Amino acid sequence: MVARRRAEMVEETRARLIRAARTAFAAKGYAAASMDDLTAEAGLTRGALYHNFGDKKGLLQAVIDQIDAEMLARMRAAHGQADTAWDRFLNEGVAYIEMSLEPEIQRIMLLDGPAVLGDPSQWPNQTACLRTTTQAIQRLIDDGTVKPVDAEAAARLINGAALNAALWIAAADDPHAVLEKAVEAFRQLAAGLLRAEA
Amino acid sequence: MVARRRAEMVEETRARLIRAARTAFAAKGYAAASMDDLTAEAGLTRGALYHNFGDKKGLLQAVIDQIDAEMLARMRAAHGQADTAWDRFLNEGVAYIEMSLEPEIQRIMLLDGPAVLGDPSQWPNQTACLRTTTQAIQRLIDDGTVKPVDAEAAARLINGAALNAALWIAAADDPHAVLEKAVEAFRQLAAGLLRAEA
DNA sequence: TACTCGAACATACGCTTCGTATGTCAATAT
DNA sequence: ATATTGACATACGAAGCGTATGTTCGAGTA
Repeated sequence: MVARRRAEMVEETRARLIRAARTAFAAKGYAAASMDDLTAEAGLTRGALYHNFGDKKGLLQAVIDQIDAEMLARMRAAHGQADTAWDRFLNEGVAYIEMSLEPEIQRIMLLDGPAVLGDPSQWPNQTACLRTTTQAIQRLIDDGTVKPVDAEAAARLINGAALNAALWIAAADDPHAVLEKAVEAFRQLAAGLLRAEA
Repeated sequence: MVARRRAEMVEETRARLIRAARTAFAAKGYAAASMDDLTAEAGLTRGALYHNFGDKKGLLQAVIDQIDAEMLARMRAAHGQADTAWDRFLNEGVAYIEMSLEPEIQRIMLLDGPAVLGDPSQWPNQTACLRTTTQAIQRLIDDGTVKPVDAEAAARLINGAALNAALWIAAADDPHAVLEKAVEAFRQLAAGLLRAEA
């Protein structure tokens, strides 16, 4: 335990701050989360925070980067067992909707993130999952499955639809029932991109 | 000018506060807008604010209600000259996208509103334009134009798609060109709801 | 090994801002 | 005419953010 590398200790403090921030931001929201409480929860003070992340927004950015990476991994894992490329694409969308049901992702990624840092497409990380969706659509266009629309535009619309679905579901009295309806509508809507009808 | 009714004066102070809040919230964002500055701009003090609106969130709510009413009126006006009910529906969506390009609507309705007050569907006003979209889809389902999906689910997805399109466009270098692409993709996507292909 | 230096973090301070508590004035009711 | 209440201003306290200023400890060097 003793005599650890300097870099290791820095990484650990950063990790502890990010972890505390994730729970605090998710529970109280970005604005209501106190930096004093947050850092104390991590066994540190605000000094560590401003040294490592610059300011409160910097910490939020770090939290978002971490969550975004996790979401990307889960989306990758979601489209493994489908037959066609189109089904894999749909599975990604459904996975996104389901992930967005988690309060942590809702609050941080969908509500506070855009409000504090601006449009997600302008974030340094450029939201990996959005990039993934764009690439998937582009491949589907190339192989003739999807109409020749602008891939990024389609990805943006699909993404927004899934996002709003998630917000709707999360606020519903019976999230499970609403989830079914939303997923069904999502499949129908997405079918508008298909070149031919089934 | 003299001896106006009490109620008139109250209405005017409320209107002046809301107007000042609209510009301040749109320019600096909700969090960065100072109540002192805002009320001073309106020729008043914070006393008037807390008396009329309870707190800062109450003022935001009042601002949102006003903007929402305006958006509803503009959506109604947008679908006047189309032939079919479906085209009128599409026009509504396009109108929504175009409205969302305005910084005031972007910042207040799409970014800060949900972050501060939570999911729009839970707002007291229940976002009139969302209700309108739901009703329009329901009518299209009833007359056989649209597949029998859940109307509210479809409205939510369509709304989210349009919303994200607007965010994307507003942040783009060339908003006009991106708008075209987004509208085209929106039409294609929405066509997924149609019962038969054209 | 002793010394220096700088990174990593803690502490202290000032400034801003929100919400409330209190005060004031005018209009209305009796 | 006076009491009362609504509408707003002023005063106050508390909390939070960012920065400026320490303080400690590891790492490089001779």
